[in-house]
Amino acid sequence: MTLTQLRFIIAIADSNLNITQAAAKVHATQPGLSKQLKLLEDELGFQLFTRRARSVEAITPAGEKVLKHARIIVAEAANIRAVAANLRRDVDGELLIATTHTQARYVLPRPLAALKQRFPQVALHVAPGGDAETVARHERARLISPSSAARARRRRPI
Amino acid sequence: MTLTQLRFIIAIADSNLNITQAAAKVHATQPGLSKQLKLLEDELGFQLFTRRARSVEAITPAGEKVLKHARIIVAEAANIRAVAANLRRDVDGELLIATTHTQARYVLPRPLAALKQRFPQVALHVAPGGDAETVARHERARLISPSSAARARRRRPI
DNA sequence: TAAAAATACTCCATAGGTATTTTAT
DNA sequence: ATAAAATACCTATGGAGTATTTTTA
Repeated sequence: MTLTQLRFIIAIADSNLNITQAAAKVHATQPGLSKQLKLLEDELGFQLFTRRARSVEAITPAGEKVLKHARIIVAEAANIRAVAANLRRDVDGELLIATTHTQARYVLPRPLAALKQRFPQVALHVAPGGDAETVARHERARLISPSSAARARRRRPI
Repeated sequence: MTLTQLRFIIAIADSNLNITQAAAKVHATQPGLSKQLKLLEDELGFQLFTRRARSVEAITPAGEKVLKHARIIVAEAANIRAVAANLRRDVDGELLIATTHTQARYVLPRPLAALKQRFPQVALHVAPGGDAETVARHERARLISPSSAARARRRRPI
């Protein structure tokens, strides 16, 4: 069992049980996923997905259980990478907080100071305002800057 | 980042920061652990443990965070293997025990509790009754479900 | 035919081992 | 002198790719 195998079966489950499609999603090849799936099934001793001729038909009950755990594992692995990214101060972008005047004045200042301290690269915007105004702002907002999106793409896949 | 690396750093943290000792615990070699630790630290971009000359001194704060997630991951991986182990023992299915009242009351409870503990997926039915009734029940019963029998046939030997 | 999974094969990376070196008790 | 980690080096495994085959719709 490897993290990669778990990522793969999650991708398959999340791609309408289409391995080819799942392979694209995780930037790998269809034979690669087929093989790893088979290896994992061999190791566990049962099928995660039922097959109908040359296609994946459904997730087995056991497969569902495994997938639950797999999702947690992959999420936690992402958390570890997030810890690492934070430490490397490899976090930038913009954060727009549109909120009421009361929150802005009495609640937010302290946590925001901490945030600013920890992620100096994040441009922080606080926009006090009323409800309608607030929603409108959010609708216009780009929460992830083009530069950080570009960097994310450049980065190695999980 | 691999499951093995996470297992290794947990072993180190749980062995008084003694890599040699940790290696024994996970049935691997000291250089193996040293290397994987280094690789993981390189990938994450920071040290998980501080070193003092040729010995491991302490866990870094970042290391503590990583270890928290790592423990969850390893535990969940163990859960997946537990699911597999249970399935391989064919724990799904039904067990019908038709027996006399005396057995049901005085002999069976303890072993059945143990069984229930070990194979929670087994639906357990105890049917106290007289002799004729008992035989009739057994004749109607399917002790092994078709699905689990099929799986057993498909399985490769240990 | 088209589309999808499985299989065959090939190659390169690397996991993990042994042997050795370095360093602090 | 001991014990521990790091380093160097080597080998076998296997991960992931390309090409191909099989199978159904």
